[in-house]
Amino acid sequence: MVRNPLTPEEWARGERLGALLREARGARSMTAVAAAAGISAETLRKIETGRAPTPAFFTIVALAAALGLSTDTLAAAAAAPQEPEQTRLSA
Amino acid sequence: MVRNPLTPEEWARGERLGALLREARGARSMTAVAAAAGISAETLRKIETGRAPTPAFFTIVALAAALGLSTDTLAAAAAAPQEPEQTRLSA
DNA sequence: CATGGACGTGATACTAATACCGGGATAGCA
DNA sequence: TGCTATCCCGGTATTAGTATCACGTCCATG
Repeated sequence: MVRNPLTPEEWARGERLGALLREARGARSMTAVAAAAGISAETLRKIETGRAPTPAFFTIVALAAALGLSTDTLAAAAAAPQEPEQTRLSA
Repeated sequence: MVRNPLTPEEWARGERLGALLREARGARSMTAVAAAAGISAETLRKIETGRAPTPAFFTIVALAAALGLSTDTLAAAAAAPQEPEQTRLSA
């Protein structure tokens, strides 16, 4: 194979990431946030709606900076949908 | 235009990111770290050598996790080549 | 009602990321 | 010398990210 198509899990992860970003954007307009992050509004829309599930690293970094978020928080929250604080570390 | 080719600055930023990752890898083998992060060794080498200047967000997240790094640290260090602690926040 | 802004979707275009294959160079060791 | 491991580089193939255009909808305002 030359490249793995994205798995359903990766798509779901992208949707969670997009939902987090949308939530963090709050009432601010898509256009304004996209401009602040230095990306196009369409790209931001695709990321927020989950249609771009694995964006570039620095795109998310710029977006997180524009929204006042931590990339670590974003990554952890997007990767762990259920309990980010506990994550079933029992056994 | 349909898409901006990467600027020299973006390439330089990618090289800094790669250098940071390589430094964090230390003596561990490329293959082992790539396997731990769930990516191919070729991809890791491309990122480390700067030939993949804008990797996917979750690729860097997995790599940072495998190396015990913070994505915030990585992003800040890669974005600010000179003084990550100061970064000319004056004026 | 008309106008404009913000959001959404679809299509289109082009570059980049990822992965696999092969070859080569270096270093350590039997 | 031969073997192995690691790193590097080239090419190739396919998917994905980013950007633009066009159209439609909703809502607020004139």
